[in-house]
Amino acid sequence: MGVTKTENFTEAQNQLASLAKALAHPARVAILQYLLKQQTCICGDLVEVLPLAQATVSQHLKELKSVGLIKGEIEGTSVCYCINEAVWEQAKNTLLKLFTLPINTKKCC
Amino acid sequence: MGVTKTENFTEAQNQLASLAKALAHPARVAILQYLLKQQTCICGDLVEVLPLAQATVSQHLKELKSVGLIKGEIEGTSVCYCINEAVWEQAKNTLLKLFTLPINTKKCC
DNA sequence: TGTGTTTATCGTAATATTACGATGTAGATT
DNA sequence: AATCTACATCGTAATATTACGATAAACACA
Repeated sequence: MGVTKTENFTEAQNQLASLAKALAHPARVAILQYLLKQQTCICGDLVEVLPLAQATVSQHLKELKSVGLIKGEIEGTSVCYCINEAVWEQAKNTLLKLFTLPINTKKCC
Repeated sequence: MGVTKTENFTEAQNQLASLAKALAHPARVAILQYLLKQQTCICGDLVEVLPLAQATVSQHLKELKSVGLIKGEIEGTSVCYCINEAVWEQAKNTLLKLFTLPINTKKCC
């Protein structure tokens, strides 16, 4: 079916999954890394940096924007994209919460 | 096209993306949380815990296994799945590395 | 006003993912 | 051996993702 049964999982599980989904493409990882590194951040740069067409980059930006990890402000003709620091911190904590859960020692393996 | 141009991104970017992809479904998040919490870990439990058919659960387990986050050992008739702690730690560090990158203060937004 | 520049959106093709019933397989049990 | 149990795999349908050319929209500038 290709449709995730979100309604049968917890809010937290769905949230973590959609955050992970946003990171689940190398282009989006690259975009985030670039935005973290750069001081100015204009979309045009990204099209030059990434091995993808302009339309595709725009699509990836849209996805990152929809989960809130980045925000874009119109700056004359171009758009200034940057990390949304609040959401970024929140995302970090969400992931950390999963990875710092205690691992019970298993009886079997 | 639906096919990711992995060859144009760095090894690290692709690795992070495929790790994230493994986490990008609430069922897989739920599986990991369950495995972290449980001391014994038999697949049959998961089918009862998750709101999904056995075939679907098996499919999700396969994906988690393929990125190495979990490992399964045959234990008589059933299979003992558990977190692969080494890979788990590595995954944690991979993600942390992204999220602890310094955020440059932006000139624009 | 007309023309370029920059980014978003549309349309669409190729491929991937999600889900499940049916079936296969392997060890356990009678 | 026949059967049960537990899990994997196959086949398939529905839907989502990825990518890009074409086009639209918004602003800048001559």
